[in-house]
Formats: sequence, structure tokens, C-alpha cells
Amino acid sequence: MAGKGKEKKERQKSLMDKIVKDPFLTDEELSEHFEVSIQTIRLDRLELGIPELRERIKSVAEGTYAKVRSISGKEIVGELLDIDLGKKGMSMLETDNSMAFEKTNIVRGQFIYAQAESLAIAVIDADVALIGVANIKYKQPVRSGQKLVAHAEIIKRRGNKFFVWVRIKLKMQEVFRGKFILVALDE
Amino acid sequence: MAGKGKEKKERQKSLMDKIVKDPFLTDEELSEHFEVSIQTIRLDRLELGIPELRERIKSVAEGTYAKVRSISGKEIVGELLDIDLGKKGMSMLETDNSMAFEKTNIVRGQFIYAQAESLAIAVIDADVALIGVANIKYKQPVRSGQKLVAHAEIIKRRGNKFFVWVRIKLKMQEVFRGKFILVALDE
DNA sequence: CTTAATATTAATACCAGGTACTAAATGTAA
DNA sequence: TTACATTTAGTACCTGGTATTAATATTAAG
Repeated sequence: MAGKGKEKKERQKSLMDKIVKDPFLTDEELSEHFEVSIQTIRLDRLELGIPELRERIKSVAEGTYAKVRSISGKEIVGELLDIDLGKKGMSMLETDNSMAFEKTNIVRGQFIYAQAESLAIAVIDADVALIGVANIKYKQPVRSGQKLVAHAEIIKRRGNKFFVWVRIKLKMQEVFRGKFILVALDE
Repeated sequence: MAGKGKEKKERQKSLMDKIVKDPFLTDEELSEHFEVSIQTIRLDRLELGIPELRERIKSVAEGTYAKVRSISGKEIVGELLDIDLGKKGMSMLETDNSMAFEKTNIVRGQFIYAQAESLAIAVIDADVALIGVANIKYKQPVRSGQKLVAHAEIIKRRGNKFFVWVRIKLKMQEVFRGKFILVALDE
């Protein structure tokens, strides 16, 4: 047998790593980085089963398209239906499969929590830090596809400290309730 | 002046709409849908300033890449450091700007909560419904860039009902604590 | 009806970032 | 030296475009 194959293995391992970390690299950029020809990179990808740049980008985009809009960067998780700044507000969240356990279709708590928290923040209308939460309760599991309506109400204010009650209903049934204690950070 | 231009305007409005709803459509698919030539679609995109398919996909992917890995679809929010199934577990979350308020860099509570909840679920190792949560407390605001280490421990079990304590620390400081009551749904 | 402007379609050359395949060059160990 | 692995090179082809020029409707107005 011939061919050290050590460099190759190391390069391929490192290549896999690099592409996982940054799927936006072209073969050309990769070939410059590893100081091998483009063809070598392509052979490596072939052997490793790594798809071409455009396919990688596409799957990143597809995998995240529906999900992201519901949580994460957005100010309000769900859709703001009604708001009376400093007093109360209402939001609606249409749950979908991406928020749920695959097998059971039961929506993960974090999404329900995020709807509640973001609505609580919205009614205060300021950057806030969450200091305390108490009396949270998930009363019923929610299945994906169901529409959740959240009501938030500021029940007390002490200086820059707000006490907000949030109730989330599925049709007429309450599925979540929680009390948030928020501290406004406005300078 | 000549040219009705009504159809054009309507088509362009509708086109904009369609692409916003589904950025993954090629000019060819669009031309079939609107029953005009590909050239007309390209003229429309030009006039409306809508970039080509690949650019659209790319911006979807870029805009969401960093964010998604931290929350949403993933099983564990953060990185699983250690786990003793049925007993306890540890995870680490590197916070970044996408998780925080822009102005203040203070990490939104939902991300911290999601780390805690997903770790609690992980130690149980089953699809679960979140039934009750009590005694949650955010003890200190967290700034983006900081690493959070979560410890979860099952403290009690009654049938398919699990009581899990989660504590999240930033260096030596506790920033979050919460008790989760989870119900396993394994058939 | 004719004219002028708008709207649409066609045709062609070119581009990025590839795939797929064939062939040649360069190790490298035995 | 030989046998095999590895790396490069070269070529034809693909998708989904851009950019440009030109031809062909379509339509309102004079």
C-alpha cells in the first residue's frame, strides 16, 4: 500500500469542521485555505458527502425559515392583537410543528413561555430585565396547529418595577398563567 | 399616454407578495404562475428591486443562521456538557447579541428559560408536557457574550411526573433558578 | 386609421459555482 | 522499479440568473 493518507484524513476532518461552522464558504475559498486545488476540495466533499455551497445555503434557509419568525429575534412572539401601553395587551400565536415534539405534536413550553414573556415586555414598552417570575403554571398541553391568545395586564408598579399577569387561552380554556416581575432599564 | 398598465401593477404587487411569502420561487416558476414570460418576471423584479433567487435564499440563511442554533428547533438549547440520564445534567450556553436587547445587551429571559427547560427535558429523556413550574427566579441580568452553565437535577419522581431543579450560573454567580414539573408522555 | 408610447417577449453573450468524467502528474512506501 | 494512492488539470455541461439589444404586441389619443 502507498500514500500516506494522513494529510488527507486530517484535511477532510478539518474541512468537515470548517463547513459545519461556516456553510457559506465556496470551494475556491476552501482551496485557498487548505492550500490545495479546487479539485481536491471537490473530491473531499464528494467523499464526505458534503453538498455544494448553494445546497448548503438552501438547507440552512429552509431549515430555519418557518421557525425563526416565531421566536428568537422578534420583539413579539406571536402577533400583537391589541395593546394599551402601560396597562394591558393581547397577542395571538399560531403554533406549528416546528414548535412541537415530533412524535406527540405537543408544543414545547419555551414557545408558550416566550409568547407570555414578550407580551409582558411589550405592554411595558421599555427594555427590561427579568428579575423574578412566580406562580407560573402550564395547565394543559397544547398541540401544534392550535391558536393561543395571550392576555397581559400590569397589576402593580413600584418605581421601575412592574408586576405583570399573563394568561394564555386556547379557545375558552386557560393553558398557561404566570406572574412576571420586570425591571425597566430606561435611562 | 398609452398602455393600460393596470395588469402590470397588479401583477407586480402580487409578485412582491408571493416572493415575500415564499422566497424560494424561481423566475421560471413565477412566470408559469403569472402566465407571462420569464423576461417579464425579470423586468418586474428589476423594477421592484427584488434580488434573484440565490440572493434571497442567502439572505434568509444569513439572517437566521446564528439565531436558530440557540433556540427553536434544537433539542438542547446550548451545548450538553454532561449527563446522567434520569438523575442530572449540565449544559452550557454562549449568549450572543442576537439573544439580547439591542441597546442594553441584556439577554432576554426566554433564552435563559429555554436553556433551563430543555436541559430539564434532556435529563428525563422522554417527550414531555410541561405541567407546572414554580419558584422561578432570575437573580441577575445577563449580558450577551457571557457563558451560562446550567445544572439540572431530578429531585423527585412520582409515576410519570418528574420534579426537576435547574440552576444557571455565570461563573460563580447564580443568575437563574427554577423548579420544573414535567410529565413524561412515553407510551 | 395612424402614430407614439408602454408593455411584453425574444435572442444572445456572459457569469458563478458548481457536477461528472477522463486523463495526467506527483507522491510514497515496499 | 513498481504499484497504488493522491492530487491536479481539463473539458463539457448544468442552473438560474445578469445585461443588453432588438423585435413585437397592445393600447390610447389625435
